[in-house]
Amino acid sequence: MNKAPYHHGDLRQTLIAAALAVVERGGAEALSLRELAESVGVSRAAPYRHFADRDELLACVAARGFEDLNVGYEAALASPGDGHARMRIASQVYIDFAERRPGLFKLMFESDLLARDQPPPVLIGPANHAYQLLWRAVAGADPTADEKTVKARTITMWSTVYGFLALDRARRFKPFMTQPLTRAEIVEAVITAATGV
Amino acid sequence: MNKAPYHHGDLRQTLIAAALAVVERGGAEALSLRELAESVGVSRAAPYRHFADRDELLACVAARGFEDLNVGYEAALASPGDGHARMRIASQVYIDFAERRPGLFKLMFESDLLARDQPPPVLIGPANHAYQLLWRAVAGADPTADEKTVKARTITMWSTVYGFLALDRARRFKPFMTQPLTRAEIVEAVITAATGV
DNA sequence: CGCAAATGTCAGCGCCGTCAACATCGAGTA
DNA sequence: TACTCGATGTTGACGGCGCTGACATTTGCG
Repeated sequence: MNKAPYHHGDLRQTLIAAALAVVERGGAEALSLRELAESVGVSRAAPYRHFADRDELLACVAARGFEDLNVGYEAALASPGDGHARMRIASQVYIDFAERRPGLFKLMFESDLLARDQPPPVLIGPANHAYQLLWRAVAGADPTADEKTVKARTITMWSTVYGFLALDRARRFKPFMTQPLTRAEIVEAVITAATGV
Repeated sequence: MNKAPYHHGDLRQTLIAAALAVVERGGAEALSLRELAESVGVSRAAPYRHFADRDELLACVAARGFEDLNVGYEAALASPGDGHARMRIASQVYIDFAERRPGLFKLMFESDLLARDQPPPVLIGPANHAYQLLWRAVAGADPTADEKTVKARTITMWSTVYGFLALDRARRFKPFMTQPLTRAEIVEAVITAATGV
């Protein structure tokens, strides 16, 4: 009988997966390391053999989030249609991600993980890749635009879609989400405004 | 000699003011009730005679923030120029507020205080007033627009400006904020995109 | 004056992240 | 095969947190 072996086997990956499940729904502040350790059947200090501290674990979770998002972006960029259509699809990928995994989305775009002088190393690659894919989607919609214009458009487009998602999640549009405007119409208006007609 | 009287005098207002100072810079998570109590010279439990819990104090701080923002909005709406110019000024008021008091801004627009089924009573009035003023600014820029259009425009405009501020504060635009694009140009591009040319 | 309500203090609960010291196990080598 | 050592997990403890209940002081009202 091999009940409760002393060593876990692959505690690091197990912790990331379990933390991801918690963060996806409840965000970073819903994650308790003690609770997490207990939930995977290990003592409270065990996680510290694999992560320097709570932030390092959260950085790994966020990195997974960026990787998943990038898969969606790649698909959007490879989809049929013209550049403008692909940019709309990329926006929809971002929106779907935010709505399906709100807590993870918040960790990725609201936390200060990437705001530091030295962001967590695991996070830099996936995050930069996401930026590049978004950039490519915007540039592909108008091949005649120069660098300056593409940068400005990327920022305004991202701002509009992200701002809508963040304010909507915080229920700040409650007073506006009434007849005669349906939610689907709002999302459509936001995508149209973001991608420029 | 009246050194250290047993009763503070106006602890409630003192606590709100001290909490506001902390939150303005560091956001809600930088606020420790124990630390706050000590900083104003009372015991750890004293704040609980004036606020049911931490959230109620934060709600009062956020309410102050909305009141201050509304003062700026009123000034923007009373400024000379046409409706479109006033909407641009209102956007600038919002941007200035976010840049001067980032932690307070975060508490007001990112926390879940207003997302609850029953938001804190002190917060409802000031927050709704802010919505109304923003609505008026957008409606004033195009008196011919119907309700549906005004709602959609308010949402997209607010989303664009807020999204830029939030992503910028989280340093998500780091890869884009390079030559040949200056920061002032970016802000101008965002305001232009938000207010519709 | 006397008493109750308002407002403060103190001790303590359970939670948290984190660390140091110790225990156990598995892999490589003499 | 036996030994050792590094990797990995456990236990106990520390300080900090929000919050509560019991108690102390002050103020204001009848």
